Parts: sequence; structure tokens; C-alpha cells
Amino acid sequence: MFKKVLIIEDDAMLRSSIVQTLELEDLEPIPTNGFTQARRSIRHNFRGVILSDIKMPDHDGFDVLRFAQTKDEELPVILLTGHSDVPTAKRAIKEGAYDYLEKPCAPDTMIEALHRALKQRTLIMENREVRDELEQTNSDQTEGTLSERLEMHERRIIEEALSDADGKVAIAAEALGIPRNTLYDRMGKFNIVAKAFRKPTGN
Amino acid sequence: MFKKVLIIEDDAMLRSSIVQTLELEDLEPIPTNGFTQARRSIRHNFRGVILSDIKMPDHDGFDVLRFAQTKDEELPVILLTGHSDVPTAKRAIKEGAYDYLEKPCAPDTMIEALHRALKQRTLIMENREVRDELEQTNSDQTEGTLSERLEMHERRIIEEALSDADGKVAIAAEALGIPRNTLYDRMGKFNIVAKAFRKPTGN
DNA sequence: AAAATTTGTCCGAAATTTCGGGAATTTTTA
DNA sequence: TAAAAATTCCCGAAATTTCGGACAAATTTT
Repeated sequence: MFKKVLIIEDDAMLRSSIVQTLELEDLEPIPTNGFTQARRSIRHNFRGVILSDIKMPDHDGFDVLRFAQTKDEELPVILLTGHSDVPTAKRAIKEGAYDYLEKPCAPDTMIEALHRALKQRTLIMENREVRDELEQTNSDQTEGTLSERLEMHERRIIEEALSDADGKVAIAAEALGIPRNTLYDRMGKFNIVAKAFRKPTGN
Repeated sequence: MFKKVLIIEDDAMLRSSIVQTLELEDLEPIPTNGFTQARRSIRHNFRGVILSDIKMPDHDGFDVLRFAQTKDEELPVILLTGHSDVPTAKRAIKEGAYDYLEKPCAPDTMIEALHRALKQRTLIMENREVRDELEQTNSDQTEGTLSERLEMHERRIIEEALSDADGKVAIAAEALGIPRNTLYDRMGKFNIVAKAFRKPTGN
């Protein structure tokens, strides 16, 4: 599970207090004093969540939220808000903020919210990874001649076997259940050289 | 996104109030009056989350939580708790509850928490689906003779082509770039009959 | 109902693949 | 360094695959 929490808070005291709270919970706070400083950390595939004050000198929490959404639509942003700003925070949620915390808030409450956000972020990133993987393995071949597709597959099988056998043709041939000579025949057809598959680790 | 919310609440008034709140938000409440009644709805792959009172005549929220976890480790459970029971709720969170709400709670707050839980549940289920799919397509063949693996693949290609061609061998053959007769040869080898691929829609 | 098209099967020649044997060369092992 | 093993290539016979032609049966179109 992810642990990074990008903290955007101009009040130095509060900021370090939050950092301490998170560190006690084995999270990884990344403290910043405002939007400008935080900006470069906010990027697609950020492996964590954002915890931002809503009211700051230069920019407000909405700036953070909007910027985060341009970088990654599914990057959870939790806003810290004073009691009088709760309606603002609710509006922020409608615009995609993940949650808000009313200042001052109990450490427990903050940790609970962060855990939920981090869990969601982890799930989102896992989802993306698995989907990418699926797309790759699925992009096998959907067009082309039967023989072209079969040759593509045969090449892959042979290369995989050679790779597993550390480039040793004899071993690969046995694994594939064919005589060495036959494998050489096939390799010749596909312009595969065994050397390319030797020494998978180091050199 | 999922919308089901299994409500476990013995107080009929509060229960119907919650139902109304959820319906206004286009969610799908499933009201029950206690653990016994809810039990049969709690199952693996439930497409929603659980919202349960923590203090009830027959069983308490922990019973619900534990039972849910035996059915599905990743089924979010939100607990409704009186003010005096907040410490209990925090303990429940450590045991895997997703969140808790202090009674009486503002409809907005409840909806926000439910949305987060439903979003997480949706992500979890998507994750499972994609992983299953990946496992299937990945279980191609990692062992066996070269010819065995190639034949398996050839069979799949042919069946896919026939399926696309509505079981018409001539069309499938053209798509595969081979003469019709050759495809018949191959089909004979694999015991594939074209009829099996006809009429994919209706009859 | 007749005509036209498609299906499914068989045949046989040409092309390709398989595979054992052999042998020169390189790499690894002892 | 000597021996053992593996690589890479060539050959040729046996087996398999490809593919066009032909044709009866089944289906669809007209």
C-alpha cells in the first residue's frame, strides 16, 4: 500500500505537527509550504495522496484540486478546512475532492481518512497496472495470415524456451520436445541466434 | 459505480430515514432490521457496501463486520455509532471496518462516506475482474511440446476466425489467407465442425 | 421450381517440415 | 591443456502440409 502524503500547508507549526503524526503511523509525509512548492510533486501516477490546506496566502485548495485533476483525474485530494469553511469543502467534494477534515482535527481522524485515501489510490494504480498488462498480452495478433500468426507465435515460443535455457539450444530443444536439428532448422528460418539468449544475468 | 447499500438498523424510523436519504442520492438501499435478516445478503462479490448500526438487540456491529470479512475480506463496512461509542468504532476500524458515522449524522456526511466506500468497492471488483481475465488469457500454455503448443494456438485462431465469419468456412479461409481446402484440412485435423460456429445471434 | 452459390470431401502433385546422421568449429569443463 | 559437450551447418529420406481441381450434397437466391 502507498504511504506518500503530499502535505500543502503554509502554517509551519501545523505542518510539522502533521508530519509528526504521519511519521508515527509509518506514513511518508512530503511537507510543502504552498502550491508553488508542491506543484512539481503533483504528477500522473503519483504513488500517494494530497493533503492540502484550503485557505492559503497565494493559492487556495481549489487551485490544488484543479491542478491535481489536470495531472491525474484519480489522485485523491483531502482538504483541511476551518469550521467556517465547511460549506466550501463540501463544494470541493462535488468537484472531485476525496474528503475534507475540519481543523483542528484529531490525529486519529486524519489518519483514518488518509488510510482510506491511500487505499483507494493503491487500488487505482493496481488497476492501471493490471489493465496495461492485459492490453500487452492481449495485443497478440488479431490480423494477418494464419501462417504469419503461427510463425509469430512459434518465434515467441522458441525465444522463450531459449531464454529459459540460457541460450543453450540442446536444452531448449529438449524442453520443446523436438530434436536439436529441428530446432536449428526453425531458428534458421526465423533468424534466431542462440548467443543472444545467453547470460541473462550480468556479463 | 456500484450503488447498493445494505442497511442494518433495528430502529425502523432511522432505517426509513436512511433509505430516503440514499434514494434521493440515486443509491440503492437494501434495508434490513438486523444481522439475521441481513445475513443472506452478505456474500462474496456483493456489488455494494454495508452500513450497519453498531449497537443492536441481537447482534452488534462487530458480528456484522466479522461475518462480512469471512464472506469477503474486502467488503467495506461502515458502522453507525452513538457518541459514547466512538472508541468502540475506532477499534472496529482497526479490525477492518471501512469507516464509522456518529449518530446523528448529517445526510451529506453519510452520503460522502458511502460514496467513498462504494468507489472503493467498485475499484476492488474491477481489480478482481481484470485479474481473472489476465489469468485466463495468460494461461495459454507454458509447457508441452512445441507442436502441441502451436496446434493449440492454431486451433484457437481457426475457431476465432470461424466465429467471426459466422461459421462460413470460405470467409474464414479468406480472412486467414489460405485456400478453402487447406482450412478444411486443418479443421479435419482438429475435429472442428463449422456448424458449431453458425448463428451467433438468435436462431 | 429452377438456377446459382456454397459446403464438405476426396484426390494427387508440389512444397515444406521433420529428423537422424555426420562433421568442423567453438565453448565449457575437468 | 586435454577431454567433453555444444554449436552450427549440410545432406537426404520420410512424413506432413499445402493447394488446386473436381464433384455431390446442401443451401440460398431468383
